[in-house]
Amino acid sequence: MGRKPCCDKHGVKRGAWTPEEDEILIDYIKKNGHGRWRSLPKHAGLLRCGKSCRLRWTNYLRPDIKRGPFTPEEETTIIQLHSMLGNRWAAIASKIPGRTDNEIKNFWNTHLKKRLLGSHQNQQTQWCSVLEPSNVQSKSPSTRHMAQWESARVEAEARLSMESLLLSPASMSKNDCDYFLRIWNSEVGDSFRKMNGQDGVTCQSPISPLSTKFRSGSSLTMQRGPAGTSTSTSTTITSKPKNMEPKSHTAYAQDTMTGSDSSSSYELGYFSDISFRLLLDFQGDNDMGFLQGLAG
DNA sequence: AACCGTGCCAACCGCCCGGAC
DNA sequence: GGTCCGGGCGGTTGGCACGGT
Repeated sequence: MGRKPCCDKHGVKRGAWTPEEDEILIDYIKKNGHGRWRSLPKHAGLLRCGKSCRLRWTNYLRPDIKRGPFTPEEETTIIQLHSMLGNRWAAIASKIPGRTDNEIKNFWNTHLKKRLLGSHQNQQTQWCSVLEPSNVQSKSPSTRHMAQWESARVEAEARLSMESLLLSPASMSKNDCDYFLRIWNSEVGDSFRKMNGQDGVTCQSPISPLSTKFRSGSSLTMQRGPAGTSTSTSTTITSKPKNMEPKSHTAYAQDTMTGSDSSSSYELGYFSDISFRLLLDFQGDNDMGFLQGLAG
């Protein structure tokens, strides 16, 4: 069966756009606006697929597109947003004026990923050794506490995952299911924060890859503490993300620990000290509401 | 000069979603 | 509820540029 192609590939030009074609497309859109992409090429007199026209317009010809190299600020924003959103390039692009999802995606794949990979390798070694059971006993109290906390968090998320399967989304309120937030805000979380504060230890735990694995079906809110030292994270799982086979949280935990997950492109960020620190530093415009919207 | 490897990026492809009917 | 259509999204590819040998 299969889906009908978006356009008849016969008699349709492909490949690089010529300046003449660009001009025709720009002229047409200036006069008539865009939309109805499928019929646009016919009306504009272009031998192109409608999809190709849309892509050309959105990624290249649009007047508000900013060309040229990425600024350090843009770079930082991309890393921060990628830590939270994963490979949701359109969502990331929506927060960076003048940049397209395609451009950001290319920039990530060709520049940032490699850079983060370097620090990821160091960080993963460090973090895995912290969580190694045999090491948990021998490390400092704060390190041990970190491992225990992480373990508890993983467990809570696993339970959350189980319950999300049992409960209908309609019956789940944010407050009911947000174990992690409650634990974090409880004495347990408080003692964890104090422990790290007293020891002068910077928590280098990666932001939960488990939480963000469910990015497509979860809402995420973050609040920074007054001194920027405390961050509370609230994750509400409502459904499985698209393109994702059902998989338990514990399975993700195992994947994460063993590094066996093949979809590792955006996970590099989670284990990267750089991106983690940038994530904690993320101020944006103090409006994280867009994350809620992205939950779908 | 010719060849090769690598990086970059525009463009393509297939899948998915939401709305209209 | 099922189907069709328009459009968006993320992953991948192909071609060009450039540097090294």
